[in-house]
Amino acid sequence: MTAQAGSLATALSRLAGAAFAAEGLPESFGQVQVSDRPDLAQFQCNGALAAAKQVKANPRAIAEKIAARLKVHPLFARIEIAGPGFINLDVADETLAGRVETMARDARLGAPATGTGKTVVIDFGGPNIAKPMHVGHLRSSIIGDCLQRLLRANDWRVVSDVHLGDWGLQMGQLISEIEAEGLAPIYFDMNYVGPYPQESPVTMDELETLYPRAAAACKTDPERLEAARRATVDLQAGRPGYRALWRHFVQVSEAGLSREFASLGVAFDLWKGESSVDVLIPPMIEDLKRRGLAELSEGALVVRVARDDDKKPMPPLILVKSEGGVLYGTTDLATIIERVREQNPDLILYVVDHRQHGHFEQVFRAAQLADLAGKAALEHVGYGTMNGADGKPFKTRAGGVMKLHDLIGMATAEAEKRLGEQGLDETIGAEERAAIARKVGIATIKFADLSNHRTTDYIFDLERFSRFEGKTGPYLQYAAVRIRSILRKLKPEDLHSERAIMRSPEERAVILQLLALPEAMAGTEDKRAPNMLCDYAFDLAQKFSRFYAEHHVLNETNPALRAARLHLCELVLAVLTKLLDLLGIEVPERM
RNA sequence: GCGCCCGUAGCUCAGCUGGAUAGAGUGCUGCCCUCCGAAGGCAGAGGUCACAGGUUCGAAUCCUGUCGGGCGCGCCA
Repeated sequence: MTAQAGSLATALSRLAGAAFAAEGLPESFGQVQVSDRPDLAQFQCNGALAAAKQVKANPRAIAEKIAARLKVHPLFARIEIAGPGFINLDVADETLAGRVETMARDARLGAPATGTGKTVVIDFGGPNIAKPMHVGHLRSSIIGDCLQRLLRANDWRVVSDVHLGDWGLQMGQLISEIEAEGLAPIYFDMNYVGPYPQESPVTMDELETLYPRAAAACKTDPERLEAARRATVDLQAGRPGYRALWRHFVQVSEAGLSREFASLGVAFDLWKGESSVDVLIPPMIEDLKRRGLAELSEGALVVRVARDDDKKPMPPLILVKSEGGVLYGTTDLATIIERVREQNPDLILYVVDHRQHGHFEQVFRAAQLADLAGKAALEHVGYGTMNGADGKPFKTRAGGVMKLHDLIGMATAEAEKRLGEQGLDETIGAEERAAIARKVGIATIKFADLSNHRTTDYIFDLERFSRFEGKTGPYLQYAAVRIRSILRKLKPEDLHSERAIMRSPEERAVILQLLALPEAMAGTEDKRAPNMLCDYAFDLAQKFSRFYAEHHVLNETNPALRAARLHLCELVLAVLTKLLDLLGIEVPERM
């Protein structure tokens, strides 16, 4: 992991690196990290072991030399060699206090500036028009949203795009279903020249029932599938009645979807979709043909992306199906062209289910062959499947698809119940209670999702996730609310800040954890792994709780100590709130 | 068949650019509210890191193989 300028571990790494260099060894051996044995030291450097291997020397002897060079620096309180050659480091309290002060004064709380001057486009591989948002859409929304928040905090220019599925076969399926059911004949009348009605012939609810019927019909009836394919081609070719109908689908769906996303607290810069690049597709195809990159194969126009050293079969990317329709690989490719043109990104992230890995491999290869991505690195940020308690794809008790809306409702109801049991202040009005329950319910869902590693499949167990004990979103909210409660009670004479005072291991542990924030943020970005941020936040909350259980803040009689502890509370609250914000979780005033 | 991912405490999962006693939550046992919110804190029990080899001073981590599971592999997204 590349540590960031300004962080304590980086500063220590630089010093140690210089010491290695002075011994004629590579600076990189000087990497210092938070100790994995906090009982022995605050920080450790294992470079002497690696260096010894490289130059075939005694690791302990190298460690001694490095330690001797570091000892002259007043920043360290203690340097010891342990075991075969670990260099254990403790930093002077004065240094820690100074670092914490710098952090407290920084509006960005010391967030690493990994993205300064750089642009990233985040593609959420969005939901399909006409299908209700179900729990399967949770991960993309939640993980993608966390990444966009984190990257912004790390000073990237972020452009997020929901990227709706609004241009494929499912559109043709809907159109032909409407035709088959005779719901809106005017859109199918070839003699009609418009204008078409302003009002959508179908509501969102109707679309949601139409689509399953359409999909089922296509599955059992080859003629219906053929009709859907034809309708797709005609839509893409611009048939006016189909376009008009399609615009209605998009409009009513977007209205529904934006409500769903809003209730999750997820926002996008762009509400584009596969259809947005419609006009770019013909010239792109012409260009690829001209350059000999696109060719006919089994009736379809394809880009061959296989390589000689492939260990597995790599099918070509299909640009145009034999009957003339385009696929999402085509729109994905054209979308790269559009994004390069409009945003000039350094990086494009696709936050999409990892089962689509093969698809993105094809698209990325095609983009590389055709040199479409400019300076942008293309990266599929895949995530695992969310299953039900039985380990199979998530279903409601009745066996249907669990809608996101219903899920949020269930989590909120559970939160409401739990808040009541915990004796939430009776004087709080119904409206605020509902708002609190909603924040807690959302926190339950998001933290459960984000604290699992992105790539692993996990079991969505509402019963387990709805509990408030332990490593959960509500625990973190609770920790923050508790600090707020303390700060609400302080008196005016308490308000002045002091330098951090470290009288106890608990206070020192909190401060060391605070100072590790830049590493946590940089590491989470580097691995695109929100679970690292969850772990860090939980550690911080837990260390604070330990401190809080051990020491009084408001009742501390020594004014300097009281002020220092209040100051620590303020900073922990600020960092915790920031972390929860990065996870997309709001902290209620009370709970 | 080929390829990718995974197999860590009763359960759910971290850790995987090799490093000190393998961590957390939950569950179980016990303790802590006449003082800031106990949704909390402290302590304890609980693991041959699937199995077998190999590389290394050192392997949960790297390599090979076996077994078990998930996923993907041309006209859906």
